[in-house]
Amino acid sequence: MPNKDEITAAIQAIEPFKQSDELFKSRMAAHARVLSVEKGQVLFVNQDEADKIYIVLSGWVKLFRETLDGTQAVIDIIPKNHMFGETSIFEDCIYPYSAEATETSELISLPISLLKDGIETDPKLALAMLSSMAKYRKQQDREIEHRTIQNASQRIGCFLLRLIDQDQQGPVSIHLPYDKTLVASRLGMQPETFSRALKKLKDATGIDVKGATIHMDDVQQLVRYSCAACSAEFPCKDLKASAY
Amino acid sequence: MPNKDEITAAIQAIEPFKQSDELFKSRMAAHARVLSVEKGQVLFVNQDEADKIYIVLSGWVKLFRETLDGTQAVIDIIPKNHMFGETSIFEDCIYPYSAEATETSELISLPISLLKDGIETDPKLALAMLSSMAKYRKQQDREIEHRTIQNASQRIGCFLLRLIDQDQQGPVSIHLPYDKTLVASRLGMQPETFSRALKKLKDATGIDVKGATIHMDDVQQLVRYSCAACSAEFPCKDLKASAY
DNA sequence: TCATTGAATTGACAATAGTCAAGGCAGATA
DNA sequence: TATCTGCCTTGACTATTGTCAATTCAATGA
Repeated sequence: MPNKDEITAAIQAIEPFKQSDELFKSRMAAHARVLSVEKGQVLFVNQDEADKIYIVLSGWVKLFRETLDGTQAVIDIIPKNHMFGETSIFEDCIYPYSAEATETSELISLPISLLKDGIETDPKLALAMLSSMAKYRKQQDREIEHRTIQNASQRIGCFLLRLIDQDQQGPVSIHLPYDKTLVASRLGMQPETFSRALKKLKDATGIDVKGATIHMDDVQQLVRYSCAACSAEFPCKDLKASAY
Repeated sequence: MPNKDEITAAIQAIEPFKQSDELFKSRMAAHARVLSVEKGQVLFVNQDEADKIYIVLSGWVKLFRETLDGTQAVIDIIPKNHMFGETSIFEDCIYPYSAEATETSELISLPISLLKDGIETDPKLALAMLSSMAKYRKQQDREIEHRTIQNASQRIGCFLLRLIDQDQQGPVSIHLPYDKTLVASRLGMQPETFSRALKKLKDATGIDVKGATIHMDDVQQLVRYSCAACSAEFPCKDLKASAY
């Protein structure tokens, strides 16, 4: 169970809050509620009234939408120290997606009204939110590009590259941040397709796959394979510190 | 050639500028430059220094990225009275995509520095920009959903539905806003796939296709076909007044 | 009216990804 | 250690989309 200091630290860690008013942050901290959730627990569903924002302290939260027959589209997977639920501060005030913990996770929730007030009264915070929205938008644009141009294996390669500390030289080991099934849905493909595409990637680039751990002697091989079908050049600066 | 009044009107028509300071808008108008561009003319390319924002007065502008081998991914197609190029007001200040007129078009360009100043000095404008960014983000999320869940025919149907005045009852006629090839790329498919998928849609829903004009007696038929593979219910409010 | 041009369609085929069913594997539990 | 469970993989097959080449169509201008 996180204490006051950890809550304050978590709020402070959120990109757009970093430079914001201390008073605002302490007010947020005062109203924070800690949540411990089990794997599979649903935090809210698409079209629910949006009254809270969430910060992930540990674990992962999947944002997704689904059709009546249960087919899911994963929008994003939120890692530690990131926020979600803030998309609809304006207008409709309903969540545009559902949120589900993909493993046992700790979260804090904050009244969305506080954030709304903060944005309206502190221009610096509004600018920071705007900047973070713009960043997210770029990421989504890139996502659409990837799904249009890259095939399954290339998307996996690209995903792996984004897990690497990009300044790294020489041999690299990566550990997948979450289940392969979840990675697959994050990349917009079926688990079976993921499995086969990973094997294809292995054959093409000589990476070494052992369970969730992937090792390679030469990152450049992977770069050549995946970044050939991408408009950006490796390393993709703007994706460096992003959510996975 | 548009006159001062038309320029002012165009600036006024941009969603986030509507409620903004009059002085800001007149300063923008004073610095506006009118551009007449031919079909195929490139306004800027991905990674160019972002010093201007653009407003479309007439015609269409395609935003896209491409890989070294020329494969394109269309990010968006900007209609009349919409703005583009504002994605990178912060940080890097480079355009994250290329822009090309898809037919003879009239545009105005404005120094991005003015918008930046405006946002930093007028909190109301910052809020309006934030709101418009959030809206755009939702649209992109929906776009990702569609590409994940819907097949080619369903995406076309969904596109058509968004062209309809959604309150309309009874028989409807639609005219495609631009070339089929461009619609295809907007929906992330090849022209050949578009052609075949449209035919399939026709067989499935009884729509009547004559060139770029599409007629149907019953919108509901199309709704049943396309919206079955979408998390949203028709009419999709949040897409109503959006760019196509 | 004819020729030209680019858009759109069509056919034949290849590549890619999805579906369904059957096992295999590894970590958790008793 | 044995068993259970859920994740992952594999095989066989289907569906969907992409690619390449050949026409067809329609708008345009000489």
